[in-house]
Amino acid sequence: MSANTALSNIKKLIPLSEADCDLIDRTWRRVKLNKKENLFERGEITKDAALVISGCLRSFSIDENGFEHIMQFAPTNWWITDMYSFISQKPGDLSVQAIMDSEVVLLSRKDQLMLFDKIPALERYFRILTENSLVAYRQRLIDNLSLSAKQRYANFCQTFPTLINDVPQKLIAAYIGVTPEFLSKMRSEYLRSI
Amino acid sequence: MSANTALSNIKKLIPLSEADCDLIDRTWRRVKLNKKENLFERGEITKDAALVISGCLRSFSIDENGFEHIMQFAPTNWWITDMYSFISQKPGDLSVQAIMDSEVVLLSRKDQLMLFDKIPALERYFRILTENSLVAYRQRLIDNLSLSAKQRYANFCQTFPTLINDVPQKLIAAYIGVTPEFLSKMRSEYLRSI
DNA sequence: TTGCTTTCTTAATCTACATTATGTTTTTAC
DNA sequence: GTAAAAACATAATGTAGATTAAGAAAGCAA
Repeated sequence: MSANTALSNIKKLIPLSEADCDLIDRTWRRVKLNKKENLFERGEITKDAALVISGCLRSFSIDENGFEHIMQFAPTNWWITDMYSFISQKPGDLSVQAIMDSEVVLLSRKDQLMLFDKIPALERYFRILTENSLVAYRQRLIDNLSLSAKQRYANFCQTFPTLINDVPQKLIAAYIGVTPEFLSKMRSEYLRSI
Repeated sequence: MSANTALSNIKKLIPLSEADCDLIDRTWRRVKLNKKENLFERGEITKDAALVISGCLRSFSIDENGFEHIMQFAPTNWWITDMYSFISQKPGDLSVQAIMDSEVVLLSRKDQLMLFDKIPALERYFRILTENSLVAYRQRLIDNLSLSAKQRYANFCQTFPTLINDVPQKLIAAYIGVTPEFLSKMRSEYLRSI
């Protein structure tokens, strides 16, 4: 997949002129990442938001006991960043890492705000993305408050069917909020039940 | 507090002309709510977003076991709605209720989108609000994944110092994600420890 | 291929929090 | 002011999921 299909993905939500597309394409930068390579590091300022062209990234925090908690998986066509650090331009608390060889385009906050002034439709695009993302986080919070681990795992399988066999189980555990041991137990109970 | 101080609150983030203010003020509607009165009902389409002029509202879901989970408290100057239903204009899964006598202004999604076209700065205002709100939900998710109930309660007390004595404990329990019984136990252990 | 590291599994034990139950205090309604 | 309802407290018991530990399987580098 090329960065141009990234542009056409944006055009699904908002109209863009040739000139708009050129400007955007000159503004963002293409970057290749190896598996396990970190794109952003917690403690630093997250200057960019990344749009995944191919592969898959994850963002995660590390708590005071050293446990990782995954905030987001970003397969192709998803945006990922440390939103707190990105919008405030203060040091963040998330790291972003490629979970397989990947390619992304990067847009800095500075350039993003510049583009908002030059292409108002793009501000609309990100307003809509942010609205959707807010709803997704809200739903995950509801799920964590009201569903059992088993139900959350079933949800995950429905939401990311392609990831189940492609990412290590311990990452899935860190996403749904259980230990890898407990996820393993749930899975073997499920397999035994069929 | 009047609806005009609501406008000046918006002006803290973006510039608005006299004409802009007039248009906004003619567009939103002022509504009074009694304690425990529902503003939006889950299952229905949430047509409006509400800006709290005085009092305090809450949004909450009800899970399959009948337990309430509070998504948000909205004291004066906060916006509240069922974001999912509001942006999609499909039936939502949150109810919004006044937890004391309150006054709000209501802006429908239709009017909001109309205003976005007439006042581009307002689209920026909501883009920024939504970004901040996204970060707040993300932080709450991290907290729920990585902190103990005791730590989440301490967080709550820091974030909403004014609410602690004003809202029933069972609502605080429904926000931090524990049973009212367990919150009561934590509090008595804390009081005994000082 | 070999060794080394990481991931996964299984199982015993432990704990934070839920559930259930009962009584008390506070708030609300008339 | 009083009765009913709602909120809060306390305590015994139960459980989902964590922790610990140890071995098996899979990935990976040389």
